[in-house]
Amino acid sequence: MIELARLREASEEVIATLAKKGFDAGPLVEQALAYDAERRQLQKSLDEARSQINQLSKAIGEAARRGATAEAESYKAESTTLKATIQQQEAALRETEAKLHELLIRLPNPPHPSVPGGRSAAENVVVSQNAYPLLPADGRLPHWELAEKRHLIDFERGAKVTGSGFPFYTGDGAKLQRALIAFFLDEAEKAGYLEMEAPFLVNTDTAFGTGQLPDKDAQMYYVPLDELYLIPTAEVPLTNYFRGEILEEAQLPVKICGYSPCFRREAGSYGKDVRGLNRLHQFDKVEIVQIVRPEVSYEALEEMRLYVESLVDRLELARRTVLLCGGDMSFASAKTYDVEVWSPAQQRWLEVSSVSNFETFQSNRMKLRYRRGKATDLVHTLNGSALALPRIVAALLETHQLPDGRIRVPEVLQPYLKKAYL
RNA sequence: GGAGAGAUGCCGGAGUGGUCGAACGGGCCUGACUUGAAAUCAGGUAGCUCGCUCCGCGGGCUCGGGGGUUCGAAUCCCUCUCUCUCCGCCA
Repeated sequence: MIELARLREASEEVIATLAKKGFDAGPLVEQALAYDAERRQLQKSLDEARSQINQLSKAIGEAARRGATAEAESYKAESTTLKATIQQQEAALRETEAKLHELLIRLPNPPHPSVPGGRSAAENVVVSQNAYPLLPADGRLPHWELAEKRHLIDFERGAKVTGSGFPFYTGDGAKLQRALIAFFLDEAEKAGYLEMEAPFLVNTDTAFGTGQLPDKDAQMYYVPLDELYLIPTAEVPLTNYFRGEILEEAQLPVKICGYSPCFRREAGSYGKDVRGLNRLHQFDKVEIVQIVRPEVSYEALEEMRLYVESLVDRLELARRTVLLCGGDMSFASAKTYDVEVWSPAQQRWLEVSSVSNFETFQSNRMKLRYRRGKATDLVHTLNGSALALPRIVAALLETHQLPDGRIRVPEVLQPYLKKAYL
């Protein structure tokens, strides 16, 4: 959610910047500023009326002590009249504030100046790529066939037990999941992130705080009886950890990480996109989150990007990183890198991580601030997948399969799996 | 799930209808004293918001959240959330 002050002081700039996301903010901004002006006027006259009533109340108390009953009664009458006005103004103010809020939450986060223009993924910019070759398909089995054949994943029974997109991982398949999670968490800890295990269900305030609500509610599983959402990513509970708090400057940067299953309804997905592990309703992921001072958030973004890249590289997978263009970015992000791995059998790139700086978009929703001298200021929040498992597994199986059908385990995972081949 | 108790500022803890944004203690900050420190003394120490003659001043709101009663609520009523104790259930 954009800061009101920024909107007031630089509305033209905000509109121009949002055009990069393909969003026409003009009418919305104009309307918001009008409500803001109205709100302030209402606030002012309401405050004045309240001030009067406060003074009257004091006078009543004082008169009553003196025994000046008639005087007190006349004040009371005055106060009662005033109160009716106040109630009217309060209602008007509430209404205006609600309308303003409605508009503000519909405004996407303006992208950072370094974000390229563009309408779709085709216009994303490749910023780095590692040296591993983009293997040809040749005789390689796609991961869904290989995984069934080697009894690593059981898609069919998952579909029976729950539904499509909820696979069982069996035997070494399950162990591979555990190995990857442990590897990712261990590395994150070495990189300075505090490990947390977060709740996997969250309330509506939390879902609003990181921007899942209101616009992405169809993406989340919901438990109506308890009004809780299954998390689509650990970003949600982790970033909300300090929601509503004022942090001391010395506490920053906050660096936390956590493993969680991720639940996504993925309504409307179909075809080759959802084949095998390409898109699931439940998957495992390790997430990293940083909460930092605004001045250093873009340094933090680069640090996180490099860290995520190093993880993929050590799994010996062909990898590239793209900087998302304005049109391909999410509503909440100011700048996003996607890290992708090469799927030889599918002959295409699979996104395994998204690393984003949200600047104050989330912190303003969450009212997460830090003390800067005498004042307080909103922090910047960032997060990144480090990493999401299914597509890593897909690339791993397809990349490291041997002609004899076995799958070579990348060196860094061998200590976890205690074997060199699956 | 049932019964009861509670939620106050950075922390502890008073306050049961008026001058309470909140006694008192602790912590922290500033100043004085001191060669320095300790001790002592004095002062200060929340957030949000509106306005102005805007390194300051004034107004409003906030005593877990929301609503109500009242001229006036931290104090009374309703409701929600959370914590604690006992019972039940369970990993």
